[in-house]
Amino acid sequence: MGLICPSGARPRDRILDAARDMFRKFGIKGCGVDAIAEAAGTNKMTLYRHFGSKDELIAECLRDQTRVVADLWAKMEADNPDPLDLLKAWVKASAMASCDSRGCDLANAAIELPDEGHPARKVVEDFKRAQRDRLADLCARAGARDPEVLADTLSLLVEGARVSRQSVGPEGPCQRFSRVAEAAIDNAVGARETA
Amino acid sequence: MGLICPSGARPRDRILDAARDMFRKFGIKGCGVDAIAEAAGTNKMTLYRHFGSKDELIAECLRDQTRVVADLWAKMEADNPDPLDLLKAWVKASAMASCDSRGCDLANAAIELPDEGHPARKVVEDFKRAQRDRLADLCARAGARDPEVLADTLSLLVEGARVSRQSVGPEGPCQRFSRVAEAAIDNAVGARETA
DNA sequence: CGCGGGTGTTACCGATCAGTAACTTCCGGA
DNA sequence: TCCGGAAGTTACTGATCGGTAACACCCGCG
Repeated sequence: MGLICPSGARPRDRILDAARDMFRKFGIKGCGVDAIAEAAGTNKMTLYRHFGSKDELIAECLRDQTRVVADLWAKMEADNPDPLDLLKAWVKASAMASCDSRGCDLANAAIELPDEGHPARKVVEDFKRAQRDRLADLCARAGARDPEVLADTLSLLVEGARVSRQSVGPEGPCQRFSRVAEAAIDNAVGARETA
Repeated sequence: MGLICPSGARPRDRILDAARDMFRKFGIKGCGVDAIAEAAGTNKMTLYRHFGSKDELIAECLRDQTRVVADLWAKMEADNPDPLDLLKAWVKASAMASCDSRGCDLANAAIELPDEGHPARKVVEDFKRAQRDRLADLCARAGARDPEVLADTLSLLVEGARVSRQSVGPEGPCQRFSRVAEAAIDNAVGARETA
């Protein structure tokens, strides 16, 4: 039928790509390993030889996604030497990512896999924690009055925008994410001398 | 084994309660109708006689949840005649709900059921839209300078708090939801004369 | 040339899935 | 008392699930 991906060279990479796509389209619990293997242009055996189980494949998929985000950060940092510029570039990038109809793969996985012992849960928690700390550090360098509070505010806003996009659609509250986030930044940074 | 619920009288209500509990514990896709019926102290046939399918059971579960929220609103409105008090009471209630380890059932369902045609999706979208409009109306009555923006801000924050609680845990950004939300309200309402 | 590792293929396992049929049992109301 | 509807019970369907065994294949490297 419709095999998606002859792109990547190695089967392992194709499986990872196909799994990411299908998890987004149908949800993690919504697609079986057989369908993933077929979409990757390979078979179930090869999938199980590279990843020991579906749960491990899920975890590895998310780890792969964290690498994508890390690369995006590196690129943004290279393009924006000024911390405040970088912070606003992050807002812009997050707004674009929130236009995506399926939000954050990591957060979605946490919702879809309630079992705290699932290998994917640790990946999600570590990533989200690191992301928030990185944001707090950036807020501090950008001169925010209370960087911790600003970082949490922005974290909540972006997380909310992504989930709101999925439940209400693009016309809902998420369309004002950029505006609200930038206002929060301006408010926190502009008031740095008044404290 | 462990049947959960001899509480409600009618089987229909017991099934609804059991389904809600199990969906929260294991995720919607994570539990089968047989297990739900057993947890409700009944059987699969009775379940299928009341709800035509699992998908319809899911949708009815969420409809039931919207009624719970509506009751909560009615109670809060009765207790808080002043709009600004009501708005802050809503923040308080939302903060407590965000302590819940599994967030908002409606939003979770939207994430777990990517198929736009699923009967549950309409329930979620209608509810979230109505919730935002109600909030915007309340913000206007509370004297916010820009009620639409404040309503969207609060919507994003509460949605973000609930999903963040699930991915990072209770020590993450969600612990500052109350503080940030109240600051947003004070900022929007306090500045109503300056515009 | 031959060898070995990565890959493909097929068939299978037991479990579970959503959903249905046929029959019995119980209870309340007339 | 009897009747009817709601509920319980058992057994079943066909599909799909995650995961595995056995074997054929192909290609690069020595």
